[in-house]
Amino acid sequence: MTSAAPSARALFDALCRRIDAGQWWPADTRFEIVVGAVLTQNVAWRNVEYSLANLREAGLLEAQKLATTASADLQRLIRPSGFMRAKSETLIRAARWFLDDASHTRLPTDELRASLIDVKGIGPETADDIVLYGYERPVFIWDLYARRFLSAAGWAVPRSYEAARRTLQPLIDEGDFTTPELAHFHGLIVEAGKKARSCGGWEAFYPTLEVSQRG
DNA sequence: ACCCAGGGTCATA
DNA sequence: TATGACCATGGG
Repeated sequence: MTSAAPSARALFDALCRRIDAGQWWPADTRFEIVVGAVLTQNVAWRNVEYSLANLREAGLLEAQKLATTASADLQRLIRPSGFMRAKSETLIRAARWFLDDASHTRLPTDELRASLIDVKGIGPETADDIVLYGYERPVFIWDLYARRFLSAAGWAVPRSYEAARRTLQPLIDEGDFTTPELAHFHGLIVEAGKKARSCGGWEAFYPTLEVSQRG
């Protein structure tokens, strides 16, 4: 990126002033965050709410129950959030993974992340969502919204999730963000992205953030 | 009708 | 390592 590009901290401060993220990842339990993270893959959160309501009504927002549920039954309940054949299998595998929750809690963050990515159907972004919101570890979510936002801010951002993470993680680390800040950061970025879309794109919306240089 | 959404897998080069 | 096809549903 150019030397004039704003720091992560300056971007965070600007978003805090301009955006209201509300309560970003609403969930009653850690397992509900795991389920929501899988269901929301490439799907609007509204669709996920329908599926979560179905699962809650069926008493399946519990790892022990979900782990032994037939895939066909699951598919019927999660149909509103799409990709039901793949996601039903992923949910069952994720529930089995979750049964070992006590030992996962003791893992260092990078090993927790790797353990999640080992579950088929859970990739880097879903893993980071779970690590951040479920296990409250300090990680930045390098999703498409973040990559678009940082590009608009003048950062040179690689295309893929993992390439962006590899290359730009040091710039986030410099900001010395706490876990609650990183959780808020992600929500702010996504809400800002939605706003930017309805305002005709980042080119129009970014300048209204009035990001301070060097701050 | 078209495009997108709080991605991941698999095949291919 | 990195790109592209494919997956499924609901809303604007």
